[in-house]
Amino acid sequence: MKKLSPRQQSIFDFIAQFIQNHQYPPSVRDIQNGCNISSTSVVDYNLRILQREGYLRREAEVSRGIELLQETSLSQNRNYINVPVLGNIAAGEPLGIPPSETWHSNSIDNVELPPFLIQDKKEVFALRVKGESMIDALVADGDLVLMEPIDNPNNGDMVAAMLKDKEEVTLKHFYIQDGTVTLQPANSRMEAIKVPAENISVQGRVVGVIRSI
Amino acid sequence: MKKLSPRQQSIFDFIAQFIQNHQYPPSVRDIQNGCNISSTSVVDYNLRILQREGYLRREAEVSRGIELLQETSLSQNRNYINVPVLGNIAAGEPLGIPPSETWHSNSIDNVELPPFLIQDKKEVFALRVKGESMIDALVADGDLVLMEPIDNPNNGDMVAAMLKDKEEVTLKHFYIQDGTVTLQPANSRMEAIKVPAENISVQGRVVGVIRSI
DNA sequence: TTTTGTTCCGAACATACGTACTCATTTCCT
DNA sequence: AGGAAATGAGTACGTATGTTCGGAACAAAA
Repeated sequence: MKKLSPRQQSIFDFIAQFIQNHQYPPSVRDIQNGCNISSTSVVDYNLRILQREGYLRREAEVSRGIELLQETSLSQNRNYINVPVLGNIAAGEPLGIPPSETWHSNSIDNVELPPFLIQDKKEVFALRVKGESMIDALVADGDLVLMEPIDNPNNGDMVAAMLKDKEEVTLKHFYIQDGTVTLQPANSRMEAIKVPAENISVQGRVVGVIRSI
Repeated sequence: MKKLSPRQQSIFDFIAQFIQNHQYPPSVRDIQNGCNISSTSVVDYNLRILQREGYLRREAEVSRGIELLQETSLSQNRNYINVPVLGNIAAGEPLGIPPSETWHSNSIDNVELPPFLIQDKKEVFALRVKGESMIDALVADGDLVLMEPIDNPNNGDMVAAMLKDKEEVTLKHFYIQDGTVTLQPANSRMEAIKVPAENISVQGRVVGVIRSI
């Protein structure tokens, strides 16, 4: 199959986009506007080429009678990642994260997420935030926090840290120096907490936040 | 959702069948022939009912602008929604959202998102937050804000509002009473702003926030 | 019965949309 | 360079297709 010109690629991509957004294919004039093409005849011309090259099929005389053939851009991209929602996170409650082997068996809840949120991180899980206690971390009630299990966080990482004495979990930026850990809220107007390293345990590293209103 | 008449059921089934066979929805006359209906107006009449009852959505004046809702949510469940990232949002910069017809022109960026973030909202787009100015809304630098175009926000909605005199865009909870708009930060420790309704223009409603660290 | 509401019919209308045709502009090849 | 081929632009035409409208057929009330 021949290489497509930029314009043809643009048209093909636009059609795939359009079908995803609406449930029906675009008209010639939709494509014209969407791809900033000056004339419908140019669209028709390139559509014929796309058809000849096997990228799509067209039903003659039928409005929007376009059928994409190779669904490379659509169905192939289904490598979405299933992330378990292991429970809630709130101040005053220890996390109690079960071992990763049991994650998908006693499946509480799952969310499927696009890869760009996970990247190459392994064993990402999610927690539902309860209450306003994470507000310093710019995390609201009901948010979904994506976390990656980690034992040795790097300086600057946002972590879920539990203060051992208070049994309190917070989301803060983590800095360690000379055995003293500084927990810095994401909202810099708030004050940081300094505690000895042995007084906190890091439960994981925050890799994302999802808020759905 | 009400029970469908035999004719309506027949029409609905035919549409699903048709989309299965071709990749595009049927025209009114396709349905007329496929269901042995004597007039296009009867098809239109029943399509309106199907739309009112929530079985499908129609785009006015658009050929084959039919979108099935029921089966769609099941079979399309694996299908992720492509949301265009239309630009940046920052205090001091008006949004300048282009018309939806031009969204998917080759230019911009896109993110694929799972359906639960979009729900049934239409024309959702995303903006990349630049700077710390949205911190009151629990939105950090680099966050992706999902927005839905809206003209009349409801009280309590989080909206992107532009203060006309200051040319400043903020994300705040919107409350209107007696022509006075109160913009309430999500972080309740911050102070609210009260302005006359005519001094602000609402650019859209925030439906989600995505933070990827 | 009359009334009222729903469904259906047939035709006509307005336009959304595919296609064709002519002429420019660019790209390619020798 | 020069001519051919490919690509693009602009316009016009025909029809595919959504929409409207007056009225008939039918059933359920009143």
